[in-house]
Amino acid sequence: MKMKIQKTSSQESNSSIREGNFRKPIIKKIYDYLLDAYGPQGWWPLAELHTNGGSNPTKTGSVQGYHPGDYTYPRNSTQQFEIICGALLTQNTSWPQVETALLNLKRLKALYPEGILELDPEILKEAIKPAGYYNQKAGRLKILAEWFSSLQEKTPERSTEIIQRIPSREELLSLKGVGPETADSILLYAFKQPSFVVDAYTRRITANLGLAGEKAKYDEIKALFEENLPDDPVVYQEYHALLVEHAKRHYKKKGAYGECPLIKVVGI
DNA sequence: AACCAGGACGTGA
DNA sequence: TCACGTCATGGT
Repeated sequence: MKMKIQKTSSQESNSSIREGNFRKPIIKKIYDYLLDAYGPQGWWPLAELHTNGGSNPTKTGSVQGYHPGDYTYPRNSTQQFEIICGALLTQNTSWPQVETALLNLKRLKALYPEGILELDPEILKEAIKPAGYYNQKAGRLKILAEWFSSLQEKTPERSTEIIQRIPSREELLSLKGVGPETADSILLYAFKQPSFVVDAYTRRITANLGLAGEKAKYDEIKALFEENLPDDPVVYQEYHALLVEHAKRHYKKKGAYGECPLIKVVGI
């Protein structure tokens, strides 16, 4: 395995940052703007936090389970596992569809590692069907369930105890179906590790603002944020969620990115 | 009625 | 390394 000297993001793509901004990095300015504009987003949503007694089985897109300003989740291993499942299911899929899939699993009382493993493959596929790619995702959910079980075995008290053993990013990436974004989502939201999540929205925004090239690699964009933020998982969690919210509002239509209010914040 | 969603993987240049 | 096809449902 050869090691390449890789350019830091500041050498690479921060030419748009003027000297006048050095006291407060542009990355931090953007965060402050977004937080002020939208407020805490309450990620990662947990289906478990749905309070209406399950009387709503067919309605899609209810989109509950957010907990804005409360960073005490996940509180047990079951919630950790739900986040991990959601991270996989949401790949290239909108959250309301994932929510439906998770609620289906919950209705089957199978939203925990052993439950997923013991589910008949066809039943599992049917349950997660609304989230798309159900053939692939069913198999990959079982892989995650088995992996998480092995992680859980090493935890003394079991069950409701939160998992203490933090997996490495490489360990996560070695699981089939877990790529860079999913691995970082799991680290950040299921294990509260300061690993910044880069998604398609993040790419669009940084590219549009001239903070990163169109063809910037995942790890470059990740480093751009991590090098300019406090090493705080809460900030990482909030920032990623805010970028998603912002993109949903201003980066929906291609070519209309010029109206993004962040352009004034960045000052380009 | 195309196009996109909180991507990842396998393949062949 | 990198571009491209594949996987699939549901909302706009």
